Amino acid sequence: MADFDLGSSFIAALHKPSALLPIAKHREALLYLIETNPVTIVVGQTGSGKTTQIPQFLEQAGWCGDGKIIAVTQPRRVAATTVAVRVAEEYGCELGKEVGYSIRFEDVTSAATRIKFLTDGLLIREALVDPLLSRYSIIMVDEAHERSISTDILLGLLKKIMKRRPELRVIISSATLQAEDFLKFFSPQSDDQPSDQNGKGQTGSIISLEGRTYPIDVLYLEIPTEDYVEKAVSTVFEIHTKEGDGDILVFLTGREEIDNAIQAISERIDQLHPRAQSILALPLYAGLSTEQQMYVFEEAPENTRKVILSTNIAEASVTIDGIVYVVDSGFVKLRAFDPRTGIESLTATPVSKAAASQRAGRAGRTRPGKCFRLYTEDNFQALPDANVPEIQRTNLAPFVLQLKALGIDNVVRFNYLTPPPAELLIKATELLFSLRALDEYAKLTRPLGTRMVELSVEPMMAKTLLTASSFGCLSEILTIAAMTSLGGSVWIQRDGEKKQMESARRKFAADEGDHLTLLNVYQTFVTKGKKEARFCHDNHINFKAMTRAVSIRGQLKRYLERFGIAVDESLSASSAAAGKGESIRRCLTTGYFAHAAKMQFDGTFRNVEGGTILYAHPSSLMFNRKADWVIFHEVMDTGNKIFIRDITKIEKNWLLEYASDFYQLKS
DNA sequence: GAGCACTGC
Repeated sequence: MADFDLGSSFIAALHKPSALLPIAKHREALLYLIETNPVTIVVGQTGSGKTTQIPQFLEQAGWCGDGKIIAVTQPRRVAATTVAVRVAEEYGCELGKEVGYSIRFEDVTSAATRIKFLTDGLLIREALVDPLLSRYSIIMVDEAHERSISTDILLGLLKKIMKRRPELRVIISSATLQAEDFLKFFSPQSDDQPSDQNGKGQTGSIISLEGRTYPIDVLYLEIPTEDYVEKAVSTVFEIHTKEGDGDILVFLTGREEIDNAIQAISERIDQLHPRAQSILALPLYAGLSTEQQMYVFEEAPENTRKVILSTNIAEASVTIDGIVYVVDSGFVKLRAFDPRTGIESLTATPVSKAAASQRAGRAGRTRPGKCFRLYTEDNFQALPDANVPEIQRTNLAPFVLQLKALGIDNVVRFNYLTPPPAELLIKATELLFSLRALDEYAKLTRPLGTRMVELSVEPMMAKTLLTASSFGCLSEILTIAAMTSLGGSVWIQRDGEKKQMESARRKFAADEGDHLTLLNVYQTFVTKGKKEARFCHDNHINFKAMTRAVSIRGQLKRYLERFGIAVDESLSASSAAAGKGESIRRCLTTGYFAHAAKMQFDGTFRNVEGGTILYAHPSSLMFNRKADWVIFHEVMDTGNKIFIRDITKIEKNWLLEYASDFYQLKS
């Protein structure tokens, strides 16, 4: 270890970020720009105060006359709530009065609300009811540079709405220099129809606000590393022995790498000088329970340096104070969807320049910091400027449905900031057609298609829900829909308790497969478990996830009742055992026929075309049970194998019974 | 017998 010299293996970057300027200085300029331009793009670093200050400036300047509201959208729920809390404090009002927020399951606003923080996904849903978003005088889209699919769709909608509402003001806030792209998107020239608006052809302006961050030294490797996990560990020790005080944040790609790194660190701690400062290595990833995540926020014990090994969650979603050193592997796991096979992949990919600087910025929040990039400066220069926008690599079926409901019949010609590949749109349209959500003219069907839009679950489950009452199992499918939408976070594995978790899980197992098992878990939770945390802890179940399932189920039930579909809960307590299994499995087939597979003698599965080898995910009951035909909720390629999750046995002839034309097309 | 980054309605 001693032969590793920090000074010789890392070299300094040429450019250093400049210092600070408070936003108040720009107040008049901002208000003028917003007054005179339909679109204003605000480029601001973290700590510039754009999110908290701009809405208050606007409110004071009179933009809430005539009962109009200022909306500020965020890509994440926590951001919407925490920023609202802070602005309400600064404004001097009770949360939910003049300043409020609205996210799924929580509407903390009132008739008095003038500044409203909400997720961008929720604002899109508001547009389903109020297509011109007429309640709002100003809509500020925050963190637009993240390019989440909801942000992109919202921007497209806003461009359309602005043509009908010239008085509407749109503010786009972005942390990096994608400002020109946003400006170009909103300028008339980028339209299909030529426009000669005020001769200048300009509808917007860009303003830059500097942030209140500290300088960060960025260091690169001189020669690339073969093994960034090992290099991350050795760099942690180099920092620990050669640099001053301050906690270390290491960016890796996933749970496995993080566990390995922590193992390696704990093995090497013994080699430290007995009187030297010690190291406390902590993992951080979304799959941990809330309690496990809280450790990273606690102060390290005396004479101990905290080292947090994290996934991308620490890049934007979670902020930890006291980080002085960042170690960046340069990789991130990115989800992508292959429209040809319909299979999602989740593989480690090099980060973008924007993401790398976001990671580096995590070092300079409380004092000057250092960022060690585990790649060369040439590697960095070769990185793409920004990540591929989500809209270009995701299953678009839910969004095509939403666009149709918003009156955008031709989804190919919609105003996209960056258009998705045609194959993604075609695949989404085909699926929606096979589910009968779209007719042969690709128009939304009534009532099935329009109802599927309203249900906040993915299209295949929405279809399943809407056929459930004809199978007499609506109550059960409601539960299954809520449980599957948790995305595999039902079980919690605590350190060294793998066996215990497995046996806890077996207690709920149903022969028919994972969907009925999930149903058992939920029904035991609400009856025997009395919806209590104690029950969850004893059974290795994620309490937070179960609470969420209860909320989701309630919301779905309310939607169905609004459609006039009654939910009979009277028999639900005994349903799984009472011979409803077959109805439930048949019903699932009406939505998931496109996700069918046949088990082979060796226990692997083949998709219907027969070309793709699928493996039951180890979290599935079907991992070690016999079956013939099955349907599954999800399929994912992790680079090694293609896994299917949430699997249930069905009969082959049900596929023909409920999706004959789909399977005739296939063969 | 072996594993899923993150977010949202």
